[in-house]
Parts: sequence; C-alpha cells; structure tokens
Amino acid sequence: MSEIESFFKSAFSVDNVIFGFDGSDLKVLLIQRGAAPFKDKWALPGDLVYPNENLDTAAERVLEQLTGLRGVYLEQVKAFGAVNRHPLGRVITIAYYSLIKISDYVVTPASFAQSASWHSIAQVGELAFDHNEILDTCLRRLKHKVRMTPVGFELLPPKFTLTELQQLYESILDEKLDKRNFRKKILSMNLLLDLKELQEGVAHRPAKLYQFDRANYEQFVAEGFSFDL
Amino acid sequence: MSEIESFFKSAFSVDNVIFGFDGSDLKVLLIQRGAAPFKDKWALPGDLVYPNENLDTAAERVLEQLTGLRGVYLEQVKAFGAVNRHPLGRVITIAYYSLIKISDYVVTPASFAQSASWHSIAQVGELAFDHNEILDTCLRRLKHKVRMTPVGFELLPPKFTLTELQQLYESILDEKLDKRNFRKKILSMNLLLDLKELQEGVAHRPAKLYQFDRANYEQFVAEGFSFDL
DNA sequence: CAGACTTATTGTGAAATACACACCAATTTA
DNA sequence: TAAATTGGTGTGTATTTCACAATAAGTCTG
Repeated sequence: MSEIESFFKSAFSVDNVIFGFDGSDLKVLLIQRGAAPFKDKWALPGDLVYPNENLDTAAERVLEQLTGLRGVYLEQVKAFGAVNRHPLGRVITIAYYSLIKISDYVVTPASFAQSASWHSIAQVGELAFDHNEILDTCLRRLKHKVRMTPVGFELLPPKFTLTELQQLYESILDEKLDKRNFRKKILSMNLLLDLKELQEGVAHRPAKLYQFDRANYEQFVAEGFSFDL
Repeated sequence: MSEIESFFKSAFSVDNVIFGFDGSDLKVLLIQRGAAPFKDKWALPGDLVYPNENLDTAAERVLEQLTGLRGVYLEQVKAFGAVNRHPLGRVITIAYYSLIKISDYVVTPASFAQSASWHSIAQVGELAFDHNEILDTCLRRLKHKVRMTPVGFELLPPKFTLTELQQLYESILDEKLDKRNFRKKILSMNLLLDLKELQEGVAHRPAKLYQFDRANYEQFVAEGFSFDL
C-alpha cells in the first residue's frame, strides 16, 4: 500500500475514448469498474502509465489489457489535470481517442474490469471520475476530424453504398445531410471507386457498390488536396 | 537532493509557448536556462507542477515566475511524454500557448533564468529538451486558431488600420493575402467600428482608423456566427 | 505650388461552390 | 401487375471565391 501511496503522489494515466461504428450508430467503449474508487461505475478504459513507457504506448497497452483491443491507432487529445479529479491522489490523465469498426474487433474485458461494452453515445450516463468531460471533449474532436479527413471510409465494409456512407456521417455528426448534395460532394472528390456491382438481397432497387480509393487519396493529399465535408 | 530525486521519478511540468506580436513580427518568448540540464540553452518557460496545483494554474504561475508576465490567458495544447525527453528522469510536460501584444507586458526574467526575451519565429534555433517539437505543434495550433476566432484583433492598438490588421495576419500565418479580398472579407463581418478618424503623421494618404467591435462580435457568436478567415 | 511619391481605397466579372428542391428508375413482394 | 421501397439524378439560384488595376488622398521636394 505504501508503494501505491508514493506512486499516487504524482502519477499519470491514460484514458481512451474508443468510438465505434456498428453500421448504424456511433458508440463508445466503456468498462465497468471492478474495484474502488467508483466500483461498478462505467468508465473509460484507462490506467496508470509505467515510468519507462511512452504515453502513446501506454494508451495502446492499457486499451489492450482492459478490452482486448490490439493495434488500434490512438490519437492524443489533451491532458486533464484538475487537482481533485482522482479521489486517491494526484493523477493527471492524458486522453486518447480513436474510431474503429466495431465488427473488426472482439472485446474481451480484463479480469479487473467487470465488463467492457459498447454504449450508444446518446445513452451514456454518468461516468466515473471526470470521464464525461473527457468524452465530450473527444467527441467534439472526432466531429472535427471526420470533416477534415476521410476517416469515415474505414468504418464501412470494403464494398459499400453511398447511402451507407451518408448514414455513417449522419450518425457521427449527429445531423441530417442532404442526399443529393452529399452524393455530389463525395463523388466529386474522386475518392470512390465505382465497383460496377450492385447490392444484393434487398427488397428494393439495389444500390451501386463503391470502394474507397486509398491510392488516389494519398496522391491527392501529396498534391495538396484537403478533404472537407 | 533526495527530494528532487523522488520527485523526478514521475513528475509533470508545464511549458508555455507565448507568442507575441510587436507590430510587425510574430515572436516567441524564450528563456535562457541558468542551470543544468541544458544550461545556457534557450528554452520555453516551463517548470514542474506542484502536487496540489491545477495544470492551468501551474502554467500561469510558472510563466509569471520565469518571465514576470501576469494574467496571460493560456490554452492547453497537449502533453509531451516521450520517456527520454528529460535527461534527469521521467517528466511529461503539458504544453500551453498564448498570443499576446508584446508592448502590453514587461518581461522580467527570474533569477534562475539567465534571461528571457522575444525571438522571431523564423530565427529560433535549437532549443532545450523537445522544445522545438512543442513549439512547432503550438505554432500549427495558433495558425488554426487565428483563422477561426478573431484573436488577432487584440494584438493591435485600440485604433488600427486595415493594413495593420492584414500585416498581422500575414505575419502570423506566414503567407501573403490579397489586399482587396482581405478587406472585403473583414469588413463584411461587421466586426469593425469605423472611427471616422484618420491616421496621422504618415507621409502618404492616411488610412482610416478602426476599432474592434467586441459587443457585436459577442452577439454574433451567440447567434451562431463563426469567424472564418 | 507643381510634380513626384507613397500608400489607401474601391468594384467588377468570371468561376466555383453551396444549397434547396422533385421526379423517375429498379427492384421485391403481394 | 400494382404497390412499396429505396436508389439515383439535374437544374436554377444564391453565395462565395478569386484574380485583378485604376483612382484618391495625403506628404515631400525642388
């Protein structure tokens, strides 16, 4: 305990806000705390940083330990360091966020998290620590990000329809977009490859399938193009 | 010394990137370190955070102690936490930045900084620690910020000309702007009060003087207007 | 005081973009 | 074959962007 006490005199942690898309809703990955403080409360997956560990590395490690998620690209947002944000001592935390395709990953909570699961953004209740504030900040950052870079495309199946893409943006941005204008804008960017295939198994006119044209995108970026939705 | 050693096992600091405008150039406030490590090197004004001190407070305090600057509004950018960024131990640092009018402040270096002075951005050499990286990150953030909010207006005298305003933006953004388009855009925002006064003491046609219309700006913001240069 | 000098100020046309909006097309299923 | 459902597309208007150059209002010099 004394070791813990001294560690807590001045410690830092990382907290991860993992946004996920399941085909229709924007969600966030939360764990239910298995120990005090805030036992049984939902919280962001986070933990202390080892003394000899880089912050980015720690964020990845902690995420994997708590939720089983490996190889997730995380981006730092900022530090949260209010004196009393942690009831046991002075801990500042560095917030990271990411956006992943839920179906690409299997969530397997660590023993010291009772459970880890996806929660719709709109239905997130009161979280442990200052995690609601962290979540809000990261959500704002995410919305900004998806407008500026085509991250969204990664969240869909390799072949997707324009309607699916639009729904994705609508659920992340939490606003309705005009169908015609959305399609016009996206198609005019030349980032989509028309696969000349049609959707199957739907009880209505099938939609065309597209694929994100990564090579083109990278070339455009190199030439100074900027995605802007 | 043992107290310092234990503190350094896991400490956090703040570093401040104070941008200043002197009427023509964008500068940054640096101190020359008076002690090891990096003795005599130029560095950002920063220091450790007290255990019972909020990060934002620490940033203000450290800035004041090192440079004499009081009441500067600072905004957090992000944390820098590479394991070996500090030669004496594990110290992560939280970077803050600000943008001030140089003539509003008197810089008085603390005894343990040999000196504190303004350096043109373009002429900043190799700094202590990872401070070049921090500076670069903050500069990018600043450029983004001045395009999105009318912070720039604060840096000019209460009465200024459009040319002065344009020069300010050009030196912060480090790019040339078209005169007519700049004026049209700025004036169309209705953020400037035409003072019906003319510049004096210049050997050419005197320019009209303007004043930033803060009340108007705040009302526009409340109505959902967004500054965008 | 005239002419040179320096910077301030202003407007226009073309092009691109944003936006609102409504109808026909292709498929399934009853 | 008709209804239901979603996919797909085009046009006109308003707004914004951008590039661009001539005149105006002072000071300075001889």
